[in-house]
Amino acid sequence: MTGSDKTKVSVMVVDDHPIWRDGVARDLAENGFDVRATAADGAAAIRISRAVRPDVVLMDLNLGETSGVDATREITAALPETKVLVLSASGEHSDVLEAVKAGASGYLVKSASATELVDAVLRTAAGDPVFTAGLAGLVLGEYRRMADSPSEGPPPPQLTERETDVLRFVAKGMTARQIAEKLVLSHRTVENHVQSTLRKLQLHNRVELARYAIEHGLDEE
Amino acid sequence: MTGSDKTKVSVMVVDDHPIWRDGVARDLAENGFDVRATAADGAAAIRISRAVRPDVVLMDLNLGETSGVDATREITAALPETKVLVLSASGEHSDVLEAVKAGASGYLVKSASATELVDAVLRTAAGDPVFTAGLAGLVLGEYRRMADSPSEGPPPPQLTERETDVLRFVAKGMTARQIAEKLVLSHRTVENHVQSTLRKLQLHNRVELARYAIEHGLDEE
DNA sequence: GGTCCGTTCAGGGTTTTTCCCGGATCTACC
DNA sequence: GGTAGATCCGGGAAAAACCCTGAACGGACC
Repeated sequence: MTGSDKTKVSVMVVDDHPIWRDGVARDLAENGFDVRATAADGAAAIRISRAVRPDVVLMDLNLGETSGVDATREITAALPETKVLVLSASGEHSDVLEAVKAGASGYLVKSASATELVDAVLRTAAGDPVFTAGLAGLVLGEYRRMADSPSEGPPPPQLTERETDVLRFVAKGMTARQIAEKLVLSHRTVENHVQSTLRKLQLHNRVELARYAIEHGLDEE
Repeated sequence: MTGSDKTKVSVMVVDDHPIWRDGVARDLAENGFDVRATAADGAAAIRISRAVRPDVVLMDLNLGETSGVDATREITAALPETKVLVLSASGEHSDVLEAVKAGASGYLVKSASATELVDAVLRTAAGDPVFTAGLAGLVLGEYRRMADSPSEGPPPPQLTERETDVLRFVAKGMTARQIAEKLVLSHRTVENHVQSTLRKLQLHNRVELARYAIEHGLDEE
């Protein structure tokens, strides 16, 4: 622990919901934590954390602009002394693994009680990895799976902007020609984007693409 | 206002996230509200609200078992004096309309600030409908649209058992041949079931079928 | 300059889907 | 017995999707 105060563990709360954010912040303050800062989005979280260097960052995953995962990656890279404890509404396995890969020291679902939260922050500050029931095993299992294959792992399937555009329309049920018209393209180009997206995501058809898009929120807006 | 206290507006908070629930409850208590009760799920909300008869129920939509919409319906039916103010993370149009149809007096997205929340609860208790920016117009527009068409609605297109079976697999991204093998059928038969399903639901391809299945929960299990 | 990558287009192939049709049971209901 | 619907099978044909390939352009980076 490298808190700049004597006894208190310093904390920063990142969440885009003001009510939640302030509620958690006050909760922690009343339980003896030094709440140094709060932030509403990933960009602010990155910026402010560099300045205040908290012991623990409580990070919501579901932010608006910069994702909580990105912010987690940036923060843990810049501040190795700072631990990031993810607080997310979803217990989605992929979310957990993403967060851990980005450097999170723990993952708590929001259904946790106030006392569980306090306990989790303390343990995180102490260097203990904290995971809500069932998730610890998941991460362990994934770790073992990775350890078996020497230097592998699902490479971050990042789609290009155009591929994301096309994917959104595919998920709506449009054909290549319809999408081509919408984006002012040749339908062959659209088909090519679909192809490379299928390859990158290791999927096999448009229905699976649609499910992927829906599960990852690409489908909204 | 029919609060049984003199000056205070009585409130009940329903949310499955303990931290959020307690945070909001304390917030309201500190702002002069009489927080009579809290509940973690729809069933408890219905039961407890009958006993405490709060002026306003702050209802989260995204509960576990009984949905917030169902709870809203039950509560407004049983307690006409009680107003339900929905507090939801999503600003999804369909969610708003569902909630209003179930009897909600207002709809606030969770990105609202603490002061907005306090103000909204007060106005709800006073009988004012409260909606976050943009949603008021939506409800009005929908109301007008309904008033135009006397007593209509999309007739529930009922699929046969076999069609539902096939649809489930289609929604998983399987091809006709794969489904045929699974169900021990000819792939032509599977294609025929897909065809008749497309006709009945007035859809045009498998992606739209998948979306339909997901939205109607056919996709689970 | 050279290389990489994103974006665009297209040829040429196979497979799958989409759409129309007819025919065969079986069951249920009038 | 007739009729209707659910279930099964199939033919045929056009469209779309899937898969691989090559190629051209511009921007970024070394």
